[in-house]
Amino acid sequence: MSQAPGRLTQRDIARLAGVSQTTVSLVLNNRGDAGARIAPETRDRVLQVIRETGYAADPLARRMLKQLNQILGVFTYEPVFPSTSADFYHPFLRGIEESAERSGCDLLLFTSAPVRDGQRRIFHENNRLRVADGCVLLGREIPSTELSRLVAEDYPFVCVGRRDDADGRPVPYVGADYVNATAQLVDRARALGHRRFAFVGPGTGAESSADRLTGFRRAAGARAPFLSGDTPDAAERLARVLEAGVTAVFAEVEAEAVALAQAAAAHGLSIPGDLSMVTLGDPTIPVHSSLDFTGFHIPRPQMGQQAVELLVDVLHGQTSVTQRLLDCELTQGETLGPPAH
Amino acid sequence: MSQAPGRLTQRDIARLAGVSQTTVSLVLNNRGDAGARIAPETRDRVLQVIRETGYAADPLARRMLKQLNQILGVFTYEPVFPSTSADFYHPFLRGIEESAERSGCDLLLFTSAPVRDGQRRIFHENNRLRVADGCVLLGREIPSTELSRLVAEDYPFVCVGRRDDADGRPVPYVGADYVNATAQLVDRARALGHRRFAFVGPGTGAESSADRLTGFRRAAGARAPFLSGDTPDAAERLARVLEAGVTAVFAEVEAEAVALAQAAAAHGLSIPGDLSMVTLGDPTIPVHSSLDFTGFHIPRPQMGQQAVELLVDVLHGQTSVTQRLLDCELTQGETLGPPAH
DNA sequence: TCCCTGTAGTAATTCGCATTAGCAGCTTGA
DNA sequence: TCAAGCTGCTAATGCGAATTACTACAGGGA
Repeated sequence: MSQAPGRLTQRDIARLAGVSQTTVSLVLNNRGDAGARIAPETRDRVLQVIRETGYAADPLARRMLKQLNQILGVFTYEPVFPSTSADFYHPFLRGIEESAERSGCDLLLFTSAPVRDGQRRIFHENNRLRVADGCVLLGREIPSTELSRLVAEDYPFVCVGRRDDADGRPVPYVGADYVNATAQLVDRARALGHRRFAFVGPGTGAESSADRLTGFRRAAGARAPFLSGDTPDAAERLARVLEAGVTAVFAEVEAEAVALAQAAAAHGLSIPGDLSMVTLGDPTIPVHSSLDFTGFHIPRPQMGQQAVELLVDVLHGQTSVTQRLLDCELTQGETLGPPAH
Repeated sequence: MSQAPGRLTQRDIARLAGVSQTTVSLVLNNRGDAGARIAPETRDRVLQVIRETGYAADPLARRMLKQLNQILGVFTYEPVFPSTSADFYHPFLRGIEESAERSGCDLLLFTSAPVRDGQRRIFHENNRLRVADGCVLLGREIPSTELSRLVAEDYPFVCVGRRDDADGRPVPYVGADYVNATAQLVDRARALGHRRFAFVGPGTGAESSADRLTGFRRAAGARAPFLSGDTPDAAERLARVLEAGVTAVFAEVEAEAVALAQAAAAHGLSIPGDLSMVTLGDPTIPVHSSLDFTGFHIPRPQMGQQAVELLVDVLHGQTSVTQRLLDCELTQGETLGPPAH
């Protein structure tokens, strides 16, 4: 009923070396300094036995006393590997894995979280959050109820992507500065001579969407047209854009931009000759288009990497700054040019 | 320095509910049956407190007594997420994740394993293998020393891909039947009229390579030409193939087939008109070629999936069959045709 | 001789949880 | 009337390793 028969414990090692379990532990942890001293010959004898038997300390028992287990949790709101979501999660995970490897941590994917209402939930009757020392959270949208609870429980975690405060308390994150990147693109368009801009996309809901709209509004003015996704179809949207005298369109998702571009082509309009078009971030789902869109590049691997670094710092109590925004790199592309008029 | 302040224990719950820690444990585990009885009102009071506080048992402490922790380890010999190895690992991981989710297990990626001699090693001074209940091993080649030790320690694990015995003891695996798939392709070529076949590729080292050669030899005969990868260049290999009167070439890796095909084209030979060519498995690195190769398809996701299922069965002591071979599906392609003359 | 300081190690305790044994208080049967 | 049985709960123990507190002994100075 117990563990595999071959499983060794410190007591076994102690017996074989003719010392106490305490001594084995001291040798293993190299505590020559702290109050306890071990004679070199005793030490060698113990090490010898350990080498012969291939003993390795049980990390679980270890964690019961220390608080760190060198395990970082990774929570995603959808499965990671299926190719549908792979394009979204993968770049983040690349950075996360690299960073975890560097800091000698293992990664625990919370695949066991049950799905409710089409989403995984962190908190469920048998959540295993505490197996990990802390956790990195990935997802376009993260329910604030879950964030509140994590914050309230003082559970160490870091979100990938900016998050609003939860219950008035700051949420740790490593995000991308969509506000600034979007504003810069508007400024660039303005420098080219554009005067009327439109924003197309959700603009609300997830923080990432809201931030883009915020940046747009900041640079384009509070009254610049904003067409949320619920506007009927692309042709309809295009009509409304043109009607408002807009010469540069800022689309949150590339698919949206592609749809609009097609509608424009159908109208005999060229891009960027007759209408400039800018996308606000890399495509997360592959889109078939020959257009090389002007926009910006989200530093996903760096976000993942720094999220882990931040988490490790937090775990070691080495930082008080728990929110970081990374710059997005603007991409040249060929869909933004001077306006026609 | 101690645990996160917000961390609750059964003792806390007990204090809040005015009962003993034992009672809390009994309620949590629904042990109304076994000797101990809990009055419904006590039970409800405890459950109420648990609900209010959101208490969740520490799975590690739990595992010290039971033997399972619902954590499955995943060991890969290279990082998982970088795109270089992603194409190889990804399909397996898709199946692994799916299966883990179904059985309510979390996945622990052993990213902390230090690299020695250009490879990760399972066993190192501070390996955390035992955090997981068992482990799935991925890798083209797995050092037999490591396998031997896993077997010797009675550590529950399953390899993805067939493995030779380690120290005369069988290694648990879920593999693909390369022997049979390769032999079938040779038979198919023979049915089309081919009589002389050649095998191009390592054919040794990893079990997957050896199996392909075994299948080839079984169907093509022990004396059919075998050109290992160390033969100089593609043109040279092609020359030797033609010299031997070979009409159908079986290439272990697609890149190899592409190189040969180019050499053949340079010689003015058409495929499959003048020379038939078969690849033995899906490309693991993207190859640029317009050829739609005849060959077989490795059921990678199913392999990952069944590896997890097998591991779970093993952990529950529910199986004695620890080796499974899955069939490969032959692909039609257009590089295998009747021989020329 | 007695006290003090070091040295080299061990016994005991701890972590959070599950389990076993057992203890009160009450009812029942003969 | 008293052992026997039932009920509802708790004290005690153990898992494996880390840590604290302590002991046994040697050597040195007063």
